[in-house]
Parts: sequence; structure tokens; C-alpha cells
Amino acid sequence: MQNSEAIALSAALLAVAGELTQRIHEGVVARGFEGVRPAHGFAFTRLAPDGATVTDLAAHLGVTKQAASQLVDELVRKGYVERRPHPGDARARLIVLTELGWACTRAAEEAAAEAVRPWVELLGEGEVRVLRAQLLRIAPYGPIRPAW
Amino acid sequence: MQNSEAIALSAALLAVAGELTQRIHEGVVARGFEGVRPAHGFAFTRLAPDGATVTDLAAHLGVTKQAASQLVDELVRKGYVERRPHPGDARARLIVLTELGWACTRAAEEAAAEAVRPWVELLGEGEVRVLRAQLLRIAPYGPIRPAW
DNA sequence: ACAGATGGTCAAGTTGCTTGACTAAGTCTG
DNA sequence: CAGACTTAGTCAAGCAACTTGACCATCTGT
Repeated sequence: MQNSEAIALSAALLAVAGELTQRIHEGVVARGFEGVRPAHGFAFTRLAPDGATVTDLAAHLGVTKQAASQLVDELVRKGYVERRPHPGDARARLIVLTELGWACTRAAEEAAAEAVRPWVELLGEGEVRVLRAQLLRIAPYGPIRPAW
Repeated sequence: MQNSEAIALSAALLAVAGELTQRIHEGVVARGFEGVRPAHGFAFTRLAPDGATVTDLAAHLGVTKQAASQLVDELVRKGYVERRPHPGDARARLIVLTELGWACTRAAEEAAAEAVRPWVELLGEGEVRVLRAQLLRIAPYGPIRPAW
């Protein structure tokens, strides 16, 4: 594969990812969830379904645990998550989604489905399935980080 | 397409994009270009091949022109770009890549090719070509923004 | 020709992250 | 089972990339 092809692939991928993030975010806001940023969505994916500690969250987001803790503060203030005592480790706390947090997560899922719909119209259902399968095969197992 | 499938597709796409951005960045740093951030790369893609104004750059990156101007300051200080008088508009300035800027761009292209290589090994050359074609079809024409 | 739009910068404020220092609780060793 | 080390979490201060607001110089349209 030539460099120029790799560039075209990379540029297209990043453009699509940026667009997708923005559309999901807009969709969530349009459904009435204000004061949430895209980074919160990535936190939610780690907190669902059973919660996680601040340290887990920090690793998932690729930030320091102080930053993760501040993010949790903000989400608590806005009512999306709760800090609970951790069963079996008195130092730790289990951060869990509130009902509002779950509602927001469902809104994000709907927004994602909506954002993907044009792709189905463009490529057809089968091709999108192929795309998903390909991306799943090359997706890293590690933390999901901001793209930049 | 079900919501859960759209979620899986979105998550995989964003994970791959995050990974890709990080690998390209690491590759550029490994080639000796320090003090560059991923956002600079997106600026470079707009500045090549003929330069652009600060306002163009701001629109491309999806930030204010003040932010774009500050970014240009930084790139000038580090030797990657130059501000030139704009031919035909005395208000504007044409921001162009220096030789160092071009070298950095080539390094990013090599790093991108390197980051994509494992995908070829995983999926095969043909499948990657399909992936590229699909992404190019759904890629937006608009500005390339940070994913979040 | 002059009113308004546009390109760019300066200055100040906000925000989301970092590094550093610390406490409380768990774990491992002898 | 005591003492040293590690780990979870927070507090505090600083930094860096952005924002908003104000401003001047230049271009454009009637």
C-alpha cells in the first residue's frame, strides 16, 4: 500500500470520526441533555452497566485520576452519576449511573443510530455490516481516548 | 439496523480513530519532530500545498480565528510555517509551510502508512481498499475537527 | 465616498487538564 | 501482627488551549 493511500484512508477515517462525534453530541443535546460533553459519553460507556472506580475511569479515558475525579464531580453535580461506597474496598468508591445517566446513555444510542443511518442509505445495509466487521477487527482493546 | 449495531459501529470507529491519531503522533515524534500536537497535523493538511489564511484555517479546524492565530504563532515560533503578505489582499496574510513544515508533513505520511500496515496484515490488501473506499464515500466534505 | 463587512491581532477570562503533596485503607513481608 | 510499601482518592496550584470582547486596517458595494 502506498503512502498516499494510507493518507487518504487516515484522513477519511478521522473526518468520519469527527463528524460522528459531533452528530452524536448534537443528538444528545437535542434530546434535552445539556451540559454534557463528548468526553462524558466515553465515561458513560465505562460506567455502564455496573459502575467503575475513578482509577478505572482514568485508565479508560487516558487521563490522570485527578482529572477523572474532577469529571466525576461534574457529573455528580449535574445528576448523571453517584458515588457509592465500594463493596470490599473501603478506600475506593464505585461510580454508578443514576436514572438520568441511563436516560442520557439511551439518548446517545439513539443519536448514534441516527448518525449512522445516512451511511446505510449511501452504502447499503450489507456494506455497512462489512464496515462494522472490519472496524471491529482492527479496533484496539485498550482505552478509548480522545482522538486528539 | 438496530441501535446496538450502530453503537458497536460507532464505538469501533472512534476507538480506531483515537488509536490512529495517537500512532501517527508517536511516529512523528519518533522521527524527531518535537513540540507538535495532533492538531498541528490538521492545520498542515489545510496549509499544504499552497498555504491558507488564518480565517481559512480557523474554519477548517472549527475554532475561532483568534485560536487559529495563536496556533500559527506557535508554529512560526517552532519554524514550521511562515506568515507572508497575501497577494491581492493587504489585510490578509498567507500562511505557508516552511521546508521544516514539509519535512514534518512527510514524516506524518510515513507514520500514517506505518499505522495502517497492521490493518493490511489483519484484513488483507483488498479489504483495506474496500474500507478506504467506504470511508471516502461517507466522509464529510466540511472541516476536519478534533473528534472531541 | 462612505457604510458596512472582513482579515487579523491584542488582551483578558474560562476551562480541562497536569503535577505535586497528602490522607486513608489495603497488602505483603518477615 | 507490625512495619514498610502500595493503592484509591482528594486537595491545591499551575498550565495550556481555547473562548469572548475590543479594536484597527483594509476591502467591497451602492
